[in-house]
Amino acid sequence: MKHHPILPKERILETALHLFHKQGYHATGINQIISDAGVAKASLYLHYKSKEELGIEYLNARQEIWFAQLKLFTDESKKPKKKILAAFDFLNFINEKESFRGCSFLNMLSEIQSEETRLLASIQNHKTQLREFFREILPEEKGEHTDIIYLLFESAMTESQLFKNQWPVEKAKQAVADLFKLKYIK
Amino acid sequence: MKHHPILPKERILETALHLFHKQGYHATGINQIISDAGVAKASLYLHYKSKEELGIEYLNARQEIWFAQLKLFTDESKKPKKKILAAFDFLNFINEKESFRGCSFLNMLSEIQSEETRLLASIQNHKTQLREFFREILPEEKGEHTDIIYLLFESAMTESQLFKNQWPVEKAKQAVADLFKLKYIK
DNA sequence: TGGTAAACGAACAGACTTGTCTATTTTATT
DNA sequence: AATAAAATAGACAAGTCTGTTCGTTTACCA
Repeated sequence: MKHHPILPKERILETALHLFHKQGYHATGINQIISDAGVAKASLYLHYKSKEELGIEYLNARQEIWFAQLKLFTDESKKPKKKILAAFDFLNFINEKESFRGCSFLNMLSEIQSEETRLLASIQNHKTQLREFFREILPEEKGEHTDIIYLLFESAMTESQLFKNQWPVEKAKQAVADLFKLKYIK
Repeated sequence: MKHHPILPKERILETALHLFHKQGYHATGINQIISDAGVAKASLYLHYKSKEELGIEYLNARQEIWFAQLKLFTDESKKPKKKILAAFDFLNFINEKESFRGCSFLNMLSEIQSEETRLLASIQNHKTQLREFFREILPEEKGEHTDIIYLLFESAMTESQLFKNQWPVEKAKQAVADLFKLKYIK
């Protein structure tokens, strides 16, 4: 295409990123995606063989974008404690930016059936990486209680989506800070 | 009805409780509900004016059933600490029983649009009650850190659904037990 | 036993779903 | 300038969705 700065395949993915996250996977139809992307239906099925395939590409793309943004926050500091607290600031930021729509992956998880193993695998993969992200920040031999950070981080995301409010992020962040002071996390 | 032990209205709700929870709200159609319930479509719309209305009744019913089961576990003990740890045993139990399908309310949350305010209100109401349930177990003047229990409880539910495994429940329970020992919670 | 209400099966409306196909135009490359 | 690939619009298939409206049958109660 000459007159469009972005290729159809990329426009489709951009639109899917926006609509799947905002409206949900089931609530978003192929027809809305192609009309919003300004693309022919045949073009969508040329690049993605099914809606599920597009769903998987959506999760893969989201994984990249989400982690890149998280790292913009955590890379500001060198100390483990500061890095981890910065992760909660990121949640604060993304809640504002995306109007408390919560986690793309957990939202997808609620919608899929047990047969859709490829989607589940993408979701599990993302969360495993997040869990390891926290684990790697802390000194190896002292990481026995790092999963509590992961668990508090996850509920901060879900509960702020639920209450459309930042208080769960603030509470979780404060709790993690307290656990550092108590040396439960080191 | 004479030959059916349960009334149509109740059969519809029973079926909705099962299918909405197992498959999700959008993935479950009215037609499957009426055929599984063995009820005419006209009967469904006689008792419930829309699918959304049935969805609200589903959440209301789930609220009753879920809390009743939770209390079966927590009422076994009198001490606050034991009561709270028993709540995590309940999670363990319901995960087995329902094959890691997670929280009905959070699953619904992921599916609804921001316009569906009645459904959102039902979900918020349930979670507010759960939050207060934990708060009321602990002595009034010492409840400053009880929300960490709520947050860990919530992520235990979500993460065990995600990984189809009980480890998040065990980790969260252990963390809460540790926080009691550290007197972060009293 | 007659009347009222509930439940029934089944058709129907109208809009929506994913996905396929065709015939045509545009774009990029050689 | 010619050729091959990409993208287009739009019709179409076959099925699903929610919700309404029939006329009929069943059940309960006075």
